[in-house]
This record gives sequence, structure tokens and C-alpha cells, in this order.
Amino acid sequence: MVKISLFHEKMITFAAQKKNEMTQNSGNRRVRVRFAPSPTGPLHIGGVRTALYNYLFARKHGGDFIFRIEDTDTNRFVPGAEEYILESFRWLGIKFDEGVSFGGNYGPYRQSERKDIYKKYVDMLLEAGKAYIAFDTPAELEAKRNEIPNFQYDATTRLQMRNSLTLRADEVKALIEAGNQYVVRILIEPGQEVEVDDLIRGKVTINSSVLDDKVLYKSADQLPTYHLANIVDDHLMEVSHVIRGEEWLPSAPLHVLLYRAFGWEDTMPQFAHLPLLLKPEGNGKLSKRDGDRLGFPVFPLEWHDPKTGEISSGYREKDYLPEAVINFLALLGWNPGDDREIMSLDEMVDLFNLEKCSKAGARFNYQKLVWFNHEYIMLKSDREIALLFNPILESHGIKVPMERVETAVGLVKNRVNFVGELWDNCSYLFQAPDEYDEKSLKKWWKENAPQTTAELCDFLESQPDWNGEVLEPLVMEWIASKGYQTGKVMNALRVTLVGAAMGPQIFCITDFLGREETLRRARKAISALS
RNA sequence: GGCGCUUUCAUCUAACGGUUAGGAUACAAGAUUCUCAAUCUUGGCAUACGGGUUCGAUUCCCGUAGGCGCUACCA
Repeated sequence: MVKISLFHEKMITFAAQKKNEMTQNSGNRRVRVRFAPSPTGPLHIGGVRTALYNYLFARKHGGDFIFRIEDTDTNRFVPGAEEYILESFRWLGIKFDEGVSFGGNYGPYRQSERKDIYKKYVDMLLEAGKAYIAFDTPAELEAKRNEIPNFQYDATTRLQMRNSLTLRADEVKALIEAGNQYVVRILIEPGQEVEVDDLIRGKVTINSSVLDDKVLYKSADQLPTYHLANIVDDHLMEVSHVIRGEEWLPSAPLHVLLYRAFGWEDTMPQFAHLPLLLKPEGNGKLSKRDGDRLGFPVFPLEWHDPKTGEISSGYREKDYLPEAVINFLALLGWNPGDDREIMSLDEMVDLFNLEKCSKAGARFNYQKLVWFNHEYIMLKSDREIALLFNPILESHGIKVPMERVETAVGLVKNRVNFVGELWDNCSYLFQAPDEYDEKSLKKWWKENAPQTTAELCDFLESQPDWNGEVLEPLVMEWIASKGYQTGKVMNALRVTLVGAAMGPQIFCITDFLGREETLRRARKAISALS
């Protein structure tokens, strides 16, 4: 009975999962998603998470992951930003299938290189009467906003403005030929309920009357704005799902209307608006300043601003492991449905499901990221960590065989959160202490310590086999026979070898140091400290 | 101001009408021990509020309050 019902339950769960996968991949379309940043500076950590979710979704459904550059704002363009973004994903291990620098059949993938395409579609909208030309200058609009509270360029106001709806056709033509700059605005029909079907939030309905006639195209630089470029590109690149931040939710109805205006509603992508990343404390979304203030990076890589010369710290340079960053980020707004927390990228791909994404913003609690980093240090082999640690050793002038580094790492890695902390925890393995910690001395280097340590040295020297496992019981026996206290003897020795009351088991240290070095250090300390 | 989204421990979250409301981080205590850590065990800590619907609401609906976002010829 129990078995059957359990089996039955599993079948139901399985069927439900299948159904979810089907609804998320409607119409048997090939899954194609994109990450489309603007090259206006370093990649924000929230952007990294958005890209990660897109990546997971694409892999989960065997689809394509596209990298598109949305550089339609020439004013905000920052040289080097594109390469920075690419480099960030290389470090994080997130791979794209097509797009800028990856190739593909839907290019070009840089919007500034698609001017002709957008022009064509703008003209289509104009001809169909779904959009119109407006000549109002920024100054005129500014004046209007000052004059009328809550001014909005829409059905209630557009007939008071200078545009192709209020001007005669020959006037419009003359203005353009005279070199007047203009924009193309979408003509929003008021009073319609526009529905956005969001995979995370369900149906979101908004009345078109609250929408304004958004600018789609600027004659000044012959470039579209985000909204137009986005819809045209997603359509042409056959994007099936738009997974992006919640800040886009208010403009999603506009996008639906654009798909409708073009007659592309049947192939419109499905939307999924992700919750935002919030400040660890206080109000608002996570910003660049929070990192500086609270001592953690908000960018994957260090960034040198070419204009201001300002340097913003990055996770890579701050010694975080990319796996830890990815793992932490993945769990900020998503969970696999059970208690698992440590997951590889491949495991996440397997487990990923948009329906398990949360709706509310998540505070960026970097304390947990530190914990993740520790977990990944423990998870990685001693050799992997040793490879990362070796350059630090060399920077301290220490060159030893890799096996030595590996052994040292194995001895102390459980006590660090960062690879960079390794040095402070094991420098004594590679160089004799040149000073002794005062607190440790006070506690363990008592009046008879020089004498007992000297005796211990003699005893150790007399042992034929220098091996911690052999030595330990013999030393314990010796201590007992002398009537000494284990703690006192061992810690006195520790201080002479390490320079402080810290470190792993003492016989691990003597093993690592070897007979000669151990005795040399101990005897040196006895003479130095008596 | 308008529009939209959102609300379970301090934080990330689980529980998709029936649980002593679970896990993790952080915090605290204990264990261990040759030190410091790590580790293990234990502990405290939550369903924003008010109405419904229901035999029964963390879960569904409405309202209030809080939070967040958008409201550019930026994305």
C-alpha cells in the first residue's frame, strides 16, 4: 500500500514537472535566450545573476544562449566595457553559444551595427500609422513638464505638440528636409487592457492609458531606443524567452504592444521578470557605492574607469572563487526545491526551473558568500588550491616543490575563507619564526619551559624514526613518565616552531619541518628566550 | 503624485489548504583538544496587520501598512 502510493505520488510529481517544462517551452520552439548588456561600464553583479539564470535556462532546455551588445546610447558608451563583460563571463565559466565575439547566423549582434535594420522597421510602423514623427525639442518638452504637472506624451496631449499628427504632411517633409531633428514615437491607443504573461509572476495587466508614447527612434544618431531595438532584435534572432530584471516589468506592456504593432504576437517571447538584488542593509537596490561602503565588491572583475581613473574592486581580485560567486548568486532568488546549497554549474542546470524563482527582492548578504568561498576551498583538491597559493608564496620569496605546497595547503586550508589567508596561516611552515607572539609566550612559555623543551629535544633527537604517527605515542609516554603536563610541553614546543599558539596538530608540523629544522628551531628558541 | 510588483526567523529561503512552520548563513552555548581554527551537537529567532472564503489558512480573495521598481530623445 505504502509503496504504491509513494510510486503514485512520484508519477504525479513527474507529470507536473513535465507539464511545467512544456508550458515554459511553448509551441515547441527552440529555446533561445539572450543576455544583452549596455557597454556603459563594468558589469554589475545583478547583471551577472540575470546572465546566469539565462544560461541555466538555455542549458536546461538544450537551447542557445546569445550575447548581444545594446549600444544604442552613444552618449553613455564606455570604451573597454564590452571586453570587460566578456572577460567577466570567461572568469565565471559562463559560456555563450553565439553573439558578439562568438559568431552566429543572426548577426550582427552589436546594435550599433544594425542601424539599417531598425530604420526599415521604424518606417514600417510609420507607414502603418502605428507610430508618428515628433519635432518637440528636449527644451520644449522640459518646458511642458514644468507647465503641466505629471505631463505625459500620450493621447491626451499629443495633439497639442509638434508632430506628424498635428502638422500637415508637407510641413513635416519640409521640417525634415530643413535638417530639423526628430524622434519617432509609438502611438499608444488608450483604454486597452494590456496583458503580460510572466513566467514568474503570472498575468500582469495594465491599462494602456497610463503608458506614454515612448520614443522609439532618434534622428540625431539614426539609432533606435532600447524598446524598439529590443523587440526587433529579439524577433529577428528568434528569441523564445526574455529573462530580465524586474526593472523592466513596467515597460513590458509597451513591448507587448510593439509586438502587436508589428504583427509578431504569435512568436512573441515569453517573459520572466527576476526579482532585484537589494542592499545588505538600508533601503534600495544594490549599488556600486554599497560595495565601497561595506567592504565587498559589486563587480566580478576589478574595473578601472577610463574617464575618472576610479578603481572599483572585483571578486576575482578580492580572492573569491568563481564557483562560490556563481553558487551564491544562483541561490539569491532561486532554490532547487530541496535543502541543497552547494551545487556545481552543471547540477544547477539540471535543477533549474523558473517556477522556483522567488518574486520578492533579495538582500545581498555577502557574509554567506564568504561561507560559500570557504566551502569551495574545502571542496577543491589540495593541488588546485596549491596552484592558486603558489604565486603568493613566491611573492614572499619562497620557492618550494609543488608537493610541499600541496601538503601545507592540506594542513591549513580548513581554517581559511580565502586563498589569500593561507599565508598568514602557514608561513611558519616555510620560514622559521623571527619573533614570538607575546600572548602565547605568556601563557605557554613558563619558567620551566626552556628546560622541558630542551629535554624533549634530546628525546626527539634520540628517536630513530621521524614520523608523527610513530612519534606521538612515544612522546606522550615520555611526558607521562616525566610527570609533565601534556598541554604545557606540547604548547611550549609549538611556540618555538610556529612562533605562536596556533596551527594544526603539532606532529603534523614536525612531520612537515623534518628532524633537523624542528630541533634547530626549538633550540634556537630556548637560547633566545631564556 | 501616478502605475505596477512584492511581503515566512537578522539574512537567503522551504512548506503550492491539514507540519511540533523545515534548512542554510550569522549569533550564542556545549563537545572535542597540545594551541588557534575547523568540525560536530544544542539553542534562541519568523508567517506584517485587519477582514473574508473554508471543517481548517503561511498557503486563496479583499483592504491597510511596509518594501521595491518604473514614470528620459538611459538601458
